[in-house]
Order: sequence, then structure tokens, then C-alpha cells
Amino acid sequence: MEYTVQKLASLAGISPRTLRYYDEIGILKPARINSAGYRIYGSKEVDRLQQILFYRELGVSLERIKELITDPQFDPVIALKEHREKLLAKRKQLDSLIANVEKTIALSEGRITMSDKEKFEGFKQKMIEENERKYGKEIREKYGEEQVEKSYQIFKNMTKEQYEEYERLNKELMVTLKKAFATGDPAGELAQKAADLHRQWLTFTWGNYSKEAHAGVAQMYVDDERFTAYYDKEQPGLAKFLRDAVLVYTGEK
Amino acid sequence: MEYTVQKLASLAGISPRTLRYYDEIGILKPARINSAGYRIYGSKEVDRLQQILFYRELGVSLERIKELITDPQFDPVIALKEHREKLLAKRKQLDSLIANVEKTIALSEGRITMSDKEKFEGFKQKMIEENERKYGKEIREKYGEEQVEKSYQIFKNMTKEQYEEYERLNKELMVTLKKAFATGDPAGELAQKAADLHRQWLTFTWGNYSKEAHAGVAQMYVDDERFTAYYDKEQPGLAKFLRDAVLVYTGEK
DNA sequence: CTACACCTTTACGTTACGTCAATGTCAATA
DNA sequence: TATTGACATTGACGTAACGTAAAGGTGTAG
Repeated sequence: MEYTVQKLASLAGISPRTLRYYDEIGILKPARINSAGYRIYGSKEVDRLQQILFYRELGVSLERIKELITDPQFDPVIALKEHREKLLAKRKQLDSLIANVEKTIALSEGRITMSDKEKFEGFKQKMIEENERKYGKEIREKYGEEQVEKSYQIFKNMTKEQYEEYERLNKELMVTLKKAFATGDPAGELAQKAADLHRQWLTFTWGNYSKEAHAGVAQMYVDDERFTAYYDKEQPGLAKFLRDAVLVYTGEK
Repeated sequence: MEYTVQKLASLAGISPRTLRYYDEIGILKPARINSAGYRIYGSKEVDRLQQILFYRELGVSLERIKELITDPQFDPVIALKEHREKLLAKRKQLDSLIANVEKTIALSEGRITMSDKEKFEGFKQKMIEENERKYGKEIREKYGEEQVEKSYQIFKNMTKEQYEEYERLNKELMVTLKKAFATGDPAGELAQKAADLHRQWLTFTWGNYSKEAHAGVAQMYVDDERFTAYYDKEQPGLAKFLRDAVLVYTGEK
């Protein structure tokens, strides 16, 4: 049997435009073109279309489908396995997305108060996620996979009290730092107190403290604009001031 | 604090282009434009961006986000609930997709033979799905929701033997029909045998048989091109011939 | 002979940006 | 001071898989 676009489209449950598109990208060419310029498809094309639609329903992209059914030495099993991995990752992401939406709904409706442990866990998780999103690649490059994972672990294992202390330290650091900034002296008493607070804050997530690493982090606050922005958001120049104070504190030039 | 595109982008972990795009679609305008034409964002814009990114992470489209944070009488809870429904539907689809891919992989690797009940169930399911994809809307309109569901139920509850008989009947119908078509006489013995086979085949999924309905289906084979294509795929004109034979058989018209 | 249903190609619209290209601005340095 | 390098701007094309006109040719039934 021979089919025009409409006929074949109806048979397969797709649109004529889809068939023209498939012709255009070369994934399914008609058997021949008749005198009037009509696309004429035969049974071979019907079979090929069936295959295409099968893979398409699996969510495979047309480009990959093209490879799958064109290249004879392409292994469809391997391709399908790769595709499965993608789908699984997608589902995982979708799951956390759904969980987030549900949490947000519950929060908005006041069904859960989240003033207790949950909220705390959620905060920690969110902070880690945010940190990962913003700095993930860089800090992994700078400090290595292990260090980063370790500090995340420490973070996750903090008790509520420890976490509150961590937050409190951060706030105190900011307050002290701003006051010190007003004096303009990175070597002054207030600035050195800020540097010490900064050390305390850092050791919360660090396994071991070293002056060199401390000075390195302070320098990074100036080098990396995103960190700079975080401190300078409170007061322009704060990041540099903190670095200078820390350099004095650690005695590293 | 004030930010240029780069600064704000770094702070939020997005690209400058994204900020320009958000300006373009009016979802986040800068606080002001300086003399050089630079976009300058303030803390109010930072907050708004946080909100935008929050909803974006939930997978909400920018257009809906715009409504969410612009329209004051827009209920975010309702919007989130709708969005959750969409996500759940998406996950459901993704799940069946994954199941399908896995089944295909297993089949390709020969890990499962599917020569038993499973294969049979799979076939039935696939037929129903295909039928649904192709004709779902129309047959529901023509015969009503109940009838369609009922016939699917009958189909699903068929035993292997019944199903094989169903398939055998279909094949015999085709063979007989083609032979009858060669005679050219819709009222002839062979054609009437085909019509009777068609009746038997239909009653497999019909609760009750009526001549009128039988004639109606035969007419539909001619009216609906997708059915026509199914029969004409074997031999052009077969659909019409079957209709004529059935009309004689049922004594209608 | 005229509808009318089919076919054709061309081309813009969709989403949320990525990626040049051409050009202007600003701060630091030789 | 002139230049350099890192920023900024707008404009425009590309993405995936088609949907949707628009403008025009074809085929057949009445």
C-alpha cells in the first residue's frame, strides 16, 4: 500500500507536519515523490516510522533515534541503558522538586510549623544546596572533593545548638567587622577580634585549622567576586578589610 | 548596596544574560540605568530575584512566576497545588517510561523471555495503549466513556486462550476477506463468511451484539481514514468491500 | 465547472536562555 | 596620556520538535 502524508499520519496517529519535519531532518524520507510533488510512503517507511515512534515514546531525542536506526553498528542496548540513566536522574530531580513544592504548600497553609528539628534540617540542607549551586565547582577544584564532602558532613551532623552557635558567630562577626571597619584600622583591637571570630566560625566546618589556610580563605573573599559581594553587600570594602585584618591576625604578610 | 549585571549574577549564581533576559521580559527590571546605560540593581531587586529563583527551582515557568510575584491577588498556594499536580503527572509518565525502557533492555538482552503470561499481558496492554493513542478521543465520543472502558475491561480479562482465539479470528477474517475480495461479490458466500467472522471477532469485546451497531462499525471503517488505512493496507478497497459485505449480512440498507 | 479536500513550500512562533559580534565605558598601568 | 583588559550595551541567530498560518498547486466528486 502507498500513503500520502495525511494517510500515513492518520495511520500512525501523528500530524502531517511531523512527517514533513521527519523528511526535512532526514530521519524518514518518503519512498518517492510523485509527479505532483506529493510525498508517497510505502510499507518499508511504515515500519521505519513504527521504530521511530517506539523510541520517541521512550523519550529518546530524534537525533539519537536517527543514529539508532541508521548506524548498523550502533548498539541499541547501550543506548537504551544510557537513556535509562538519564530518565532515572530526571525522576530523582523530579522527586526532590515535588518534595520541595509540597513542603512549601504545607508551610504556606500553616499545616506544619517547621519550628523544630525539621526546619533546622531543611535549613541546613538548603544552605548546602545553595552553596553547592553557587560555589560547588570552584571549591571542589580548590580544596578537593574530600575536603568539601567532609565539611558538608560536619555541617549535617551539627546539633541544633551547634548550628545556632554557628549562626550566632556569623552575626557577631558581621557586627564586629562593621564596627572595626569604621575605625579603618585592620590591625586594631576590634579588627583583630573580628579576625578571631572568623577563625572560630571557620573551624566549625574545618577539621583542622592552619594560619595559611585561614589567610588563603580571606584572600579568596577578595579574589572571588561572589564572596566579595556577600561581604560588600553589608558595606562596600568589607571583604578587603576582613582580608587585611586576617593577614595581620595570621601574621602572613 | 548596588550591583551591575555581573555582580548580581555572581551573587545569585546565574548568568548576566539571564538578568538581561529577565529585564527584557519584564520580570525583573533594574532599579535604575546609569549614565553609561548600565543596569543597576538594588537590594529590592535582589529580594525579588531570590523569589524568582525559588519558584524557578520548583520548575514553574517564568510567565507564571511573573504572575505570582506581580499580581497581588494571585493565590500562590493554589498555583503551587496546580503545579504539584503537573509534577505528579509528569512523574507518573516518567515512571511508565522507565518501566518500558527497562522492559525493552531486558528483552534485548534476553534476560527475560516473556514467552509466558507477562508477554501476553504486555501485548494486551500495548494494544490498549495503542488503541487509546490512535482512536481514544473519537471512540469515546462515539460510544461513550462506559462502553469503551467496558470493552477494555473485557480485553484485559481475556485468558491467553481467548486472546489467541481473538487473534486467530482476526487473521482468518483477513484471509477470508481477501479471498472474497477477489470474487468481487459482497453478497457471495465467501464475503458473507467474512462478515460472520467479523461479527464473531467483534463480539469478543462487545457485551451485546446488534445488527445496527455491526453495520455502524463497518460504515466507520470507510468513514474514518485510519480504519480504512488499516484494512486497505492489505489491499486497497478492502474496507469498502467489508462494509458492503456486512451491510448485506446485517440486512441494513 | 466548481467546490472542496488534499498537497506543496516558506516562514514565523514556541522556552529560556547560550553564544557571538560590534561597539561603548571604566579603572589601572606603561 | 595612551593603551590595555575587563567590564557594559544592543542585536541577532541558534536551540527541539514541531504548531500554525499563508499562498498557491492538485485531484476528485457532484
